[in-house]
Amino acid sequence: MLELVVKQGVHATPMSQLARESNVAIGTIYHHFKNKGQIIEEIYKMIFKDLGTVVTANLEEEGNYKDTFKTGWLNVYNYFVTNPLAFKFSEWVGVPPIISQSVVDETKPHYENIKMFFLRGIKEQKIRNIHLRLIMQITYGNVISAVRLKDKNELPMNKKQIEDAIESAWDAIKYMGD
Amino acid sequence: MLELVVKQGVHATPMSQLARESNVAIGTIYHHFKNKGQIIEEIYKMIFKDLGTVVTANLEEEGNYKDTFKTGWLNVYNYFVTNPLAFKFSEWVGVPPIISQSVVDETKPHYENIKMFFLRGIKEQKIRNIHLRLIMQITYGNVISAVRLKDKNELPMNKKQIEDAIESAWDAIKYMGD
Amino acid sequence: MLELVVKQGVHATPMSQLARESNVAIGTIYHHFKNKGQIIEEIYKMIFKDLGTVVTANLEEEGNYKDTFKTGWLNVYNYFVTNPLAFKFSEWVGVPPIISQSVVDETKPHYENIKMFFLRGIKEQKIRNIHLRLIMQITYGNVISAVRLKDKNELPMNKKQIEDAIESAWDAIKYMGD
Amino acid sequence: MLELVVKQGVHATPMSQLARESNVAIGTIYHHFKNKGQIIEEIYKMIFKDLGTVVTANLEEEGNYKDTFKTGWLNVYNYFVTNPLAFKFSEWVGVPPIISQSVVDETKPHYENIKMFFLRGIKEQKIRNIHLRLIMQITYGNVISAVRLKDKNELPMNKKQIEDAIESAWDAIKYMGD
DNA sequence: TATGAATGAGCCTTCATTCAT
DNA sequence: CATGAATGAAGGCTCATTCAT
Repeated sequence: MLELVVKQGVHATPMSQLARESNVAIGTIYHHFKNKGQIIEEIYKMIFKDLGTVVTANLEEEGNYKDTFKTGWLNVYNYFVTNPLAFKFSEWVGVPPIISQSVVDETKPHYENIKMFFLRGIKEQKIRNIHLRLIMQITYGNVISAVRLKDKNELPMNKKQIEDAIESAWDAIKYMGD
Repeated sequence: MLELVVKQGVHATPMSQLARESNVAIGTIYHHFKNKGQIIEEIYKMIFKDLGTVVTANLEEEGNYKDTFKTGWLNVYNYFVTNPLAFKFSEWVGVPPIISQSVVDETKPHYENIKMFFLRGIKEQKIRNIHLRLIMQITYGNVISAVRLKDKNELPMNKKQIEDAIESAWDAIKYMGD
Repeated sequence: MLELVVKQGVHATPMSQLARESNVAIGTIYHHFKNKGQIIEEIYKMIFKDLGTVVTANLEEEGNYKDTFKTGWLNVYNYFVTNPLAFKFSEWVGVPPIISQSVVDETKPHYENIKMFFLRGIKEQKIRNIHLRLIMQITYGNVISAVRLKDKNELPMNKKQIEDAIESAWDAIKYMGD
Repeated sequence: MLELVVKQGVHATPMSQLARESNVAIGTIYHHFKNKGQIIEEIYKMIFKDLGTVVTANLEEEGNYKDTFKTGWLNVYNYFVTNPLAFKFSEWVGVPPIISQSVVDETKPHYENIKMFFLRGIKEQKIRNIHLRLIMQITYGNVISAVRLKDKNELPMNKKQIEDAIESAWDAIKYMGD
């Protein structure tokens, strides 16, 4: 059911349409979710749990630091590009207090190892010593910028452009020496 | 009136409340705007025209390229931080087909000289030779990342942190040599 | 509008029907009342304010005590018999916490002089010296019993029967001597 | 099952909650009752059959007429005071066409001997010669008045007050001589 | 006989928009 | 130009009832 919901998008979708497109009755939806807000929360948690898993899926922590970074970047990029609805949802949900802080917090555990990865990078002088929150937000923002260009068809995002975007993201945080 | 509207925020604000807070009657609003969509369009145009003006307000085109970049970055940052409602509005409006492409296009002229600035940077080998759209999106994204951290109170964004963010943004696009 | 509402009855009436029967749009109703509960409260207050006025309308406080009592009894009886919807409403509203205590309290001032009347009766040894609340509840209950018989067509409530009912109500509380 | 239902109250209780509180599945309820209306009817019949039994339970028809009356009055009073849910139910059900006349008629046999008791009272000039329906309604109303005061905690209904209420009820119908 | 997921009509309410004054 | 009462489509949600297991 959740899968279906994500595929259809919740956006400004009325429950009636949601029901119709999910081929279930409205009442059935309320059998599984307390209210519309909970559906959104559930999708939010699903997407950002997924994302957390996807990012670190095929990373070789032992390998070259920059290469690992690149792989992680691509993982997020590909996740959103191949799941445009998930992307739109994540963009949409970021706005007013649609999602309560407590729900956001619930997804945080899934990002622990990403945090660790960046902390290690700082310690090993692979990336610069600035506030972790800043590093993560900037990096995430960079991926999203690329996804957005692709999603809105403003750029084809071919191999070269993806490479450029990654290089930008890396240069934005890489350790610059003394 | 527009000013008022922006100050109050149109967010998910119903027209009735908009009228009440603006101290005008609902009917009066409909004398000035065709419908709610038009109000949003008008605000959109106002904000992004403002922004276009603000960015290049105090730039010395003749000075050091990087310094000019930094000033521009700060201009945008400060505009949004001092106008949180404008920031929230811009975040919100970026999502579904709220704003038609034609309205977006109307604001483009205000960004011509910014485009020129980056093109000059590429030509003069100050910044790297990647797609202009990518450069602009990444740079805008970097500012927004900083604003968001400040806006959500996730980081105090003191001088050091702002400096770090700018440095990141610059390194993300600066020319790296042969 | 209130008048209309009472005439139609609110009972289990959905707002949609209420609107249709009042010949106004649903939205219009919500222009005047905050919600359905408020409509009910308003009717409640109207009816019981009316009742308070009606009871003491044509009483000659100076006349014979029992006659005054009889007139008051008849006033209530006639009010409900000629306003069957008001009667049904008053019966219906007495059930679960439909009406909040605060609303009930708002109507109490209208019954001050009735209270005074009974207190005087006790002092002047016209009616027996039992708890005022008991006297009033029993007396009100007696009128309601008569109204109910009439309303449900279980009895024609002709002159004789009305006279009997009043006599009962009076004997139930009249002072019985030492 | 019925017992359970009464204990829980059907009031405005949705079937789902009813099922939960009765520790049975919704479907199970529909094996025992045709629909919600039937549950209410069944409870109605149960309560008013109970009441009919209770009233005459410990009456000594041979004893003093007034004492018998008092005992009956107390029987009803105690039944409702010790079964507040039954009381609330009886109040609630008295209103709109919740209960069909045919169901009401079904409970009438249980009140035959009460009717007989009053008829005997009239014949023996213990109580006044007014319409039986009036006598019964007034008397029932008087008990209910007392119960209501107790139920709503408006009066403690101590021994004295109960005695007063009974005396009132009796005086309301007792034969007053020629 | 027991279960409870599924159903959908219908309820209350919101809010963008109109129009007579 | 200004007003705000009136409008009604549409949304979120409840709950009595059904039916496959």
